[in-house]
Amino acid sequence: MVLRAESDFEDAGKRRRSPDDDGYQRLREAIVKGDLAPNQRLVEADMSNAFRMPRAAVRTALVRLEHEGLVEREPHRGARVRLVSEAEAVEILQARAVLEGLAARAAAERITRASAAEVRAVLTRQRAALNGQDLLGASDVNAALHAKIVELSGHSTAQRLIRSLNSQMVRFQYRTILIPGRPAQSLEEHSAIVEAVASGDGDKAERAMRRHLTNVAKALESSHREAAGDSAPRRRRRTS
Amino acid sequence: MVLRAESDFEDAGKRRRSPDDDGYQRLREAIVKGDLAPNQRLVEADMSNAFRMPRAAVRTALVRLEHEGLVEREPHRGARVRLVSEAEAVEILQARAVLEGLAARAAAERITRASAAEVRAVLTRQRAALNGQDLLGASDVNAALHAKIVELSGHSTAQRLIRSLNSQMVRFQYRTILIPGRPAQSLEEHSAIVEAVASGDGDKAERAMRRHLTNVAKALESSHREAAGDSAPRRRRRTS
DNA sequence: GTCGGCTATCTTGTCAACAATATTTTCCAC
DNA sequence: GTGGAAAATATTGTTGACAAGATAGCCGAC
Repeated sequence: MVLRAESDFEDAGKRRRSPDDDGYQRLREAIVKGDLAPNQRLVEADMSNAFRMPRAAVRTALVRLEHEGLVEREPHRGARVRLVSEAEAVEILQARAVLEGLAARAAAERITRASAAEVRAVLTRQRAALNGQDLLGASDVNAALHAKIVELSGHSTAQRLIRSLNSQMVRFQYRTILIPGRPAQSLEEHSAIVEAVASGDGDKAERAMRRHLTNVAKALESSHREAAGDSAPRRRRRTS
Repeated sequence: MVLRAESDFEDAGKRRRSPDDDGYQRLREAIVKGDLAPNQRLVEADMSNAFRMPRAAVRTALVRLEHEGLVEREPHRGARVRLVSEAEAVEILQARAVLEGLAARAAAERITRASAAEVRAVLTRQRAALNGQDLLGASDVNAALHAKIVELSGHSTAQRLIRSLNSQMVRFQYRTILIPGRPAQSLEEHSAIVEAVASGDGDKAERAMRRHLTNVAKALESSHREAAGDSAPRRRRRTS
């Protein structure tokens, strides 16, 4: 388990954090990371001394996480880790498709020589990882590529929404990358996206990004039909 | 001030509410309605006895509102009503454009005879309002139409995101509808959307919706250039 | 007259105890 | 043995007081 402590996607753009807010980050990470199983009850008192933070902090953290869709809270019955169904995962991917499409367009329209080189560099890293059969690394680079494009878009609203959607997808991070042939196709699609963005073609960039994420959604759907009983290990990587 | 207590957009899909959550709704409404001016400080103690709710409830409400982008909270300095710039409003409209485009497509793809009649009915109401020079009423119907389509899409993820985006747009509700010629054009565009949705043409529906909201964004941008000092009365209606 | 530090005040963040509510268990009637 | 009511338990929601941090005003030095 030599994974990066913080993916560059997580904390980017979230400086200036308040004290209890730090607790929120840790709790969130625990859920995203998978330390807290889906449907597990989150008793405030337990969290409080498990994470060594005041109960009030746990409370506010849970409120935020609820709003973010990571936990479910019922009036007098407490909070539990929310399990997102694969139907919902498909919805999330569809939403990501249009939002990242928007971001890709914006990124293309404000591309510079320097930033074009940056995205291309990320793509090169992905190609290298894939050649080296490093699937986990490739998955990381995937995330980095998407994050880079969103960042270059300068579209803070889209960025905020996409980040929120991403955190709900953790359970499905591995599904798609493990499908035979999928990594290669993903590289293909990414390549098209990067070229469109780097060349400043907004229309093409948006189409390429939408096509890519739509394909991911389809791959997820079909993979679900086969591996109904999911017994995949839960670790912390991003889906592409 | 004979406005509906709750627009059908606000609370739809949010049943089963906890006690303090009710307080959240009231506080939120106060901000959206404009009772709390932008940049106004929201001292927890004051809110507490102004709204007759425990301070803890105010606290959680503020946390949620922050996450929703309606208030800003700095570590030890309290919360204040967030002022969204018109640049940000344009971003929000762009995000809405793609998300509602997705919703429109989904709605078209699962349209039925009954639901087609429903959307058409809303459009008829808008036409009537416009003929009667009822701009405020037309604005309401506008919101109802968008809400209806999102509802018919059955896309809960898109619905959630769109609702969140909408709440941040309150300050700009009136800007566009007051531009000469804009209501008529809006009706035109809505008509195209409704026809595409009702006829089950997903592609066309998405394009029409995106075109419409993109135009709203453009209208907002140009209106800003003219009326730089905004002195419009702040009431609670929705932009189209 | 202005700059720097210091105190005074305001507000949020923390805490511990208590009240309210949902869930589980137990016990009795049938 | 099963059904149902009632107590026991567990957990959230509330309250008030206190601590910590931030801002603003004041005072003195230069």
